[in-house]
Amino acid sequence: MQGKAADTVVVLDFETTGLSPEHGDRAIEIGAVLVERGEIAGRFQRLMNPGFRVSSFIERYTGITNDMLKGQPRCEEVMAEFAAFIEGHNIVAHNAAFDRRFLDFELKRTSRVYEGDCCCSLLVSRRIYQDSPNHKLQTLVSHVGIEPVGKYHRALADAEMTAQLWLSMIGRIRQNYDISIVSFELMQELSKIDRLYTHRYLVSLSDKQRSA
DNA sequence: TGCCAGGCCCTCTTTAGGGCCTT
Repeated sequence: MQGKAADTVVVLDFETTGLSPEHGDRAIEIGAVLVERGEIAGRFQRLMNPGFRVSSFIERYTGITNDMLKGQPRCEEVMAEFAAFIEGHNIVAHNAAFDRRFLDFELKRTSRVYEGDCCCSLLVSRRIYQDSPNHKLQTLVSHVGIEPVGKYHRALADAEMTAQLWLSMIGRIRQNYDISIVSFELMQELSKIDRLYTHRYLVSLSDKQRSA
């Protein structure tokens, strides 16, 4: 596999006012970690004011209250700063389709476009940790034995734990299949293949690398 | 105030339905 190694990425997580930017929901917090060569090399965390009150459900779910959002910068201001943080990096998120929709929506409001590639840790985890009771971030953190960081449903904490999950999946592939360099493209491919084909796919890749 | 989405994945499937995930 050619391309960038999968252990150099930006792992991100949005907290939002709801599930759908197409229905008026906005981002209220972005958290992200820059992972370089398997280690956390940078962090980004900002609250942002969506321009309206968030629901009591979201206040309870995230712990981010309307009082906390008072006086915070608008989304456009934060996203301009965040665009610089992710520039030149591939991104990873847990259930990435959700975060990608908000990323694209919020960047578009600042006339920006993210041009890198994206991979979903949830989809990869369904293949690598097939024995996990479910594939919620919190369950996987416990299943894999990752040390929890901060509070769940806060953006930076979730991004840090997703990053640890991502690295643990890379480590498992390296160790179990003797694949020396796990590329971002390999992780993307894994997220798309038939779940039941995972083992055969990785054995075949390992054999190919050995004979090359 | 209350409501909203979308893609994956499984199965009692494929001319479909519903749970899983994210907030």
